[in-house]
Amino acid sequence: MLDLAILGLLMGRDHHGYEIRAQLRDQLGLWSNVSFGAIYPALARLERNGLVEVIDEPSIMDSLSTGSLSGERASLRSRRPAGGLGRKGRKVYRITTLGRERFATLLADPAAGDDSKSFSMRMALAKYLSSHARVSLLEQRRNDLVARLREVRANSTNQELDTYARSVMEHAASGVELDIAWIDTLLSGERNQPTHLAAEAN
Amino acid sequence: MLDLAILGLLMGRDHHGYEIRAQLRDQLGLWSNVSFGAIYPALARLERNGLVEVIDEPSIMDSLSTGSLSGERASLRSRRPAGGLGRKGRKVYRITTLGRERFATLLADPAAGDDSKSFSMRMALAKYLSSHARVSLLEQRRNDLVARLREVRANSTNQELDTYARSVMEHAASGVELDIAWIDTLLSGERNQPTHLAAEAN
DNA sequence: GTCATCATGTAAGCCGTTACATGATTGC
DNA sequence: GCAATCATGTAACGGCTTACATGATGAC
Repeated sequence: MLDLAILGLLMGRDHHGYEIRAQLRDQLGLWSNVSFGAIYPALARLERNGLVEVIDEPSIMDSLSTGSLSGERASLRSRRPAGGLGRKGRKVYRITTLGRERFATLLADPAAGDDSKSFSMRMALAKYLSSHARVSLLEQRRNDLVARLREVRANSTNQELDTYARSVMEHAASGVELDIAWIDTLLSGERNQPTHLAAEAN
Repeated sequence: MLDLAILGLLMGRDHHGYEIRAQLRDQLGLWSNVSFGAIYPALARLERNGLVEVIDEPSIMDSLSTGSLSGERASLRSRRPAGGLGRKGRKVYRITTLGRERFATLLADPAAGDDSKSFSMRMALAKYLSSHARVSLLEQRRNDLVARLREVRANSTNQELDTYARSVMEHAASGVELDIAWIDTLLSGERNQPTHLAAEAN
């Protein structure tokens, strides 16, 4: 799930690791702050698998004389085996062609979790889906929510719940209803749009 | 968090492990189904620490002659070192005095996660809190939500988000608003109640 | 020149899931 | 008698957080 999120961000533009955390929060709705202890290993793994690559950021070091490496400069230089670290020691990542393919399959994967976090993230990346795939995703989510609503409703009326527990259940139901209403506006939006690339529409 | 949930259920009445999973879903709002691979080890640990104990469920085995253990009966008997397993092989757990104390501290612990799942669970167990502690919990939660709402609002208006990502953010904001409104009804309910034990009110 | 922030990374551990293994009870 | 479900447990693994370690940059 982190992989998908990171690849999704890199679909938009290049990022370095430190930046990704904030973007995961601000661009996709990922709460709360994914830790760096998850992000950096993920980036390393994605790079090993050829899904992303480190690019040469315009570096202040590159403008310095390439020959003279002596004294305190050497320690910094030694951490750049193939011209990796640019300004401020950043490692800027770019998604590869292979990465784009992987992103597409991950995003469209029907075997993905039906939880709200997973869905929100996918929806935040929905511009990369075909109109058809978007509608599928929305309808699938709607079905899940309707089923869930039935369960919660059934439970909240029947049981020997005290006032507080019942209130929690009823509020949960309200939340699901709000979600469904949202999905419905998105769905009607999909149907009304001319889909400027009139490919798989209708 | 699982410990708190399990102890909370056992505050209501005795349960066996298999039953706990369903109750976690139906009594507290815990989605989705906690796995047995988490529940049984948790119960074992709670028992080791003296927070819960296995009680003798009225057993069909107990009514059989205690002396003659031969043939295929022995294998079943061998799994009941101190009269643990009752009807259907169930192990019924009861919370101990120590467990109740631990439950109280866990439930009131201010250093608990401010995530929605943790709060929902605590709220579903709120009948075990003093009126004062309940109000504290609610006000704390309200503050968190208001702060969060500001962040989400700020983010959803300013950024270079596409239609879908923005919609996700706006819906997130709606969800938080719904939560706040819910908290407010609960808070006003707390203030209007005579608190039949007029102890720490006002 | 020093402090906050930016920036990258590793290691340990927590808390849960999935998969497996086993057997009893109930309904048909 | 057979299947579905009830019931308990273990082992392996996954993904994330916390804590640690290090150092550069920018602001004042």
